[in-house]
Amino acid sequence: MTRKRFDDLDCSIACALNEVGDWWSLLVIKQAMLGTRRYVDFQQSLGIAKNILCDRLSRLVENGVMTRVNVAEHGTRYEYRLTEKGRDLFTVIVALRQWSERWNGSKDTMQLVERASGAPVAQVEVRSADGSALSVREVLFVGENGEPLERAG
Amino acid sequence: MTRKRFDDLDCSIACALNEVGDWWSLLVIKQAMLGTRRYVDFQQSLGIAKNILCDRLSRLVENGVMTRVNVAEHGTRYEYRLTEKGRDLFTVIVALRQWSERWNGSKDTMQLVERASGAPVAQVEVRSADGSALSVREVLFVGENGEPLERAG
DNA sequence: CGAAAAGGGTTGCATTAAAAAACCAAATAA
DNA sequence: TTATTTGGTTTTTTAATGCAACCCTTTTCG
Repeated sequence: MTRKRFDDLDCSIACALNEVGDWWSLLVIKQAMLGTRRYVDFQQSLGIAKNILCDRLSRLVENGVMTRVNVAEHGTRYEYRLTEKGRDLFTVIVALRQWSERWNGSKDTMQLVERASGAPVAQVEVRSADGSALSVREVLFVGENGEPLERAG
Repeated sequence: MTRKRFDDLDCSIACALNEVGDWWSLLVIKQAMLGTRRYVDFQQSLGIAKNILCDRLSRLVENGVMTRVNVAEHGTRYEYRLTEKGRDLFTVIVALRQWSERWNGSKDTMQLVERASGAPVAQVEVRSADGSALSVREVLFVGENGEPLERAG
């Protein structure tokens, strides 16, 4: 049966998963952040089936995460580039990568460093308004009127 | 054919997606962060099919993201709780939620606030070692020896 | 006490999506 | 000109999803 869509769950997470929550989309986006732009390069670096890659790229373009640009002088030669919305997934990608490294060890030899200084980037954290790090136990989900909804953690 | 496993892509993102990258797992985890612990409550709040929920919970337990605890005096009454590894996905969940809200608007009325102060939490950001925010254009992926691999962005 | 409901699943079946490979057309390269 | 690259689409097989029905054990209610 049709894969359940999450639109009806009025939840931002569900909404995000509709756009980038399937098995390949985040890997395509990560690869794009590494500088990959052409169809064949995505295909070869990820080992993804061509039809799936087509489908994912189309869907990412539809959702405004990537754009398809014709970069040929007289003909068709496409590049897929991240939009601002796509580049803004950087935080999610890094958070996921760091989580995986913390709990499963480093699976790849690549390291993420600041371009200017060469120093490794810091661990991504949820912070309070004044900058202190917050765990899930230190936050609360509240409704519009500020009343606590459920206990987190 | 068998869904491609990402283990062979020696990539931390791929590894993370193997554990929590399918359609339902992250929603189950988010719901657990809201305080849900019992099977039926997951089922009803998410509207997930029971067999799929069984499968996801088992897999999350296998991967050490959740634990199944028998909380009955004389019989069986289970609770599914996040482990430390699961709670550590908080950063990922919040980053994804904030991304979705920035680009698609707020889909739910819930707000995430600091428990102690009641103030909304800050936007999650990737930061350099000295604390300044970094975009994808300001970082570099380097190999073990520090040589630049590919251009990010 | 007995009946009914709730909790935590498992099983079967229809539908759909994924993977692989073959095929295709336009544009380059040799 | 012929071969190859690029960016796809089509076809076929296999796995996953969703739904409903069923099951067994505990609680709860009359």
